[in-house]
Amino acid sequence: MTGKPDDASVSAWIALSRAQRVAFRSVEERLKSAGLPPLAWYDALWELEKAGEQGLRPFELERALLFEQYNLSRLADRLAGAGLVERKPCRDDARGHVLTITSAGRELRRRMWTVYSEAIEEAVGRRLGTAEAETLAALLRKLEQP
Amino acid sequence: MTGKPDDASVSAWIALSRAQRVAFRSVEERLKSAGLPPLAWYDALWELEKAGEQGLRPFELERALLFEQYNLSRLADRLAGAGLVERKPCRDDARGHVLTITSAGRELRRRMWTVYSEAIEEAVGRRLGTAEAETLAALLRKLEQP
DNA sequence: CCTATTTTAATGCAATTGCATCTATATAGG
DNA sequence: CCTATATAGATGCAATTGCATTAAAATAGG
Repeated sequence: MTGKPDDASVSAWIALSRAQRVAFRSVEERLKSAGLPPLAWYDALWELEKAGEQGLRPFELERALLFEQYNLSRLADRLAGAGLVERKPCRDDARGHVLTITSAGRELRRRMWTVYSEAIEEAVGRRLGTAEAETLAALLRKLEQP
Repeated sequence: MTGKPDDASVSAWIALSRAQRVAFRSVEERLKSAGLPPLAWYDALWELEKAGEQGLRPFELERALLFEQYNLSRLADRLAGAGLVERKPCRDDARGHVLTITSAGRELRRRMWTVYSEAIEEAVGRRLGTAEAETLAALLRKLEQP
């Protein structure tokens, strides 16, 4: 049995919910009003760009992004459909395949970053000093741990 | 022009995204596996319970919960359909109505809280000390500000 | 080797969300 | 009072998400 949370935990929970909603909404709005696809596309493209030529297996990307399996499967469909990602057969494992970013994908990611980075500055940078942002990041990472 | 975010802001942004996903997923899972409705229902019921007999206008609830207008409209449909909430005509303003919680709604909220509160303890309380949780809440609240 | 289990990925279908729009009432400005 | 604009709320339709299941290949255990 886990027990009841104290008030500070509940406050943090509520603040997490609200802050995330406000911040994400503002970032998504900026992307959309720049005619760009949603955040999830960026995240996937960026992981694939970092992975380089050898790409990533869908299940790896799924874990990196904390996506549900079926959501990743469909996101990959859309990205491939838009020519941003390639699905190559995987010789080690005939069940799966490997995803790699195309040059169109890299190009779009780069364009998205110009908007996305400004949106992060607006949503976070403008509101917190460097030390505060670092503290926040460290505390949030504790919530991800086992 | 807003400028580029520093590394600390980007780290905080990423950590916010991941922490929120992990924490919410775990809480939603607990509710579901206890056969209870999703978080959003709880939040709405709780706001209405706090509002008491006079209830809240949909637009007030929408702002309190940071919901989109159409999402709130449909959530209210579902809550009313489940008998948890009542829609009464509003005499001050014939366009709208007032939402109040029913006793079934209060009862469900109470049952949800037993699960929800344990889930918060598991997602937050167990991972942060009181002082840390307070710091986190304070920093997150800064992200909500104008 | 053979079967049982696990892992990888896709998909049909229902529920929810997002978008755009619509109706009705309220308020402001002349 | 009358028109123009703003606000409250609902809704049709498309896109996305969630759920459950499926198929196929890989791995484990006898």
